[in-house]
Amino acid sequence: MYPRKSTAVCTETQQRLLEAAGEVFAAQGFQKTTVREICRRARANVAAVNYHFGDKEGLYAAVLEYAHSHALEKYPLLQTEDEDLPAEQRLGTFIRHVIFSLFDEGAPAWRSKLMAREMIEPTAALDAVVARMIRPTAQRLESIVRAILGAAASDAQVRLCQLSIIGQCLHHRHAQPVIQRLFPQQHYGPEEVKLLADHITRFSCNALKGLARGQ
Amino acid sequence: MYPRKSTAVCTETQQRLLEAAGEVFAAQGFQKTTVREICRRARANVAAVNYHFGDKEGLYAAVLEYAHSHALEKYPLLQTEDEDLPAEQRLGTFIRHVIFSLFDEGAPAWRSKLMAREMIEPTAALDAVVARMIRPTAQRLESIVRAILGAAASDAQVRLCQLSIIGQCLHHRHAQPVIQRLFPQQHYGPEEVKLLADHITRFSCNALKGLARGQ
DNA sequence: TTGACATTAAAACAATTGTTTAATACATAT
DNA sequence: ATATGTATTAAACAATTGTTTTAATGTCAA
Repeated sequence: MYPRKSTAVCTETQQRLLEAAGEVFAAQGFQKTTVREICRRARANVAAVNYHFGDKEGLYAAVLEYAHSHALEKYPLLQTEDEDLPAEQRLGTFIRHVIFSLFDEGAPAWRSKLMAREMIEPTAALDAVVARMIRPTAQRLESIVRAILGAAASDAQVRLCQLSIIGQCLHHRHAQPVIQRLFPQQHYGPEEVKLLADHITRFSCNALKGLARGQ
Repeated sequence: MYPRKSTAVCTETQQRLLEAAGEVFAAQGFQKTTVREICRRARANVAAVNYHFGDKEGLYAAVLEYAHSHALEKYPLLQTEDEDLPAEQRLGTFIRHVIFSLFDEGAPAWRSKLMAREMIEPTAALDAVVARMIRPTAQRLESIVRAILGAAASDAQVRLCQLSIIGQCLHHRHAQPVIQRLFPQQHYGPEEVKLLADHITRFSCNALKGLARGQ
């Protein structure tokens, strides 16, 4: 079997492999990426993946684990659970969080991109991703939506509204090849991303408040 | 070179290959599907793809062409361009059209699924798909959105609203593996699909009317 | 220094996949 | 009936990819 260091401690090469793999997996998906490209980027030997992580799937799982342990350190979701703030404001914070991490081009930009990809091109690791990363986020959104819709709202309606909101956010990342061809004016720089988050917030707030009025 | 029958006329095997390829491509994507599986399903020899369509990409292009030529025959979009009908009603028709074809489990169910996949896992054929299938649909939606938002709406706002609406629809197909794990209650039978279309219509109508009021 | 152990490196292996070849069957026209 | 061109088949080819093997290198304690 491959080496099982106690935990959390990683050799230099493992670290480089994780970072390189994260980028490539996020950009191309599990199937398309070759371990040879990962190793080339990490300046490691082709056998490094199998030695340190067993096989390609093991590396992928480790990358998700690595992403999870470092998640939320840049965009903490804390403010969204402050029940004292108005729900509309919490919704704006939530949407900004999602949009910003989806379009952050900073160093570990691949994290949320990898999760977004796992959603539409699932692997064996999807169950763990849903349980540990997606479901907690969804529950945050659920409580916000329920607060705006009011106590009269059915579970089904809350669910559909959640999906409407998150669907708007993810569409801008998933459909980017099409959006760029369809709307060349549409850019996703820091300024536009802020406007995008504002739009989705206003769009959804109006929708939720309309539904709350029973329309 | 491979045979270039005049046009439109197809041999029996070509037809079977197109149907089989459409299903598999739509279900698994271009990269994951093997020509061997297509040929097995079509009860054809492994060499059939290369003989009739040149190579795997040629088959894929032919499948898209085939899908395009048979598109809209089941769910015509005609009513959406009747400028006499109220814009809200046209929006409802449009959304129902998109949702129904995305979740139609009938015989040629793979058509819109294939297009949905091409949007998030683009191939060399994406330019043609956008130009011939996606852009016309987007323009329908644009005129509807503009009618509801009013003449004062900016192009950018119209664009963002279009993306919000279509994003809601596509999310339910693209993210289905996650949705099923997150919300096991959520089903997509004929009845639920109708409710889903109604929800997205109401959600979006409320949003657009709110934005039209300047909120 | 020596020995034990973890890591790296080069090469080869085995399986898959898209593609091609060469032979065969079949139809149609001369 | 013969010839011609199309379609199908089985087999093999060539390239890629994940993985394994075997040897070499480095590190650190005894």
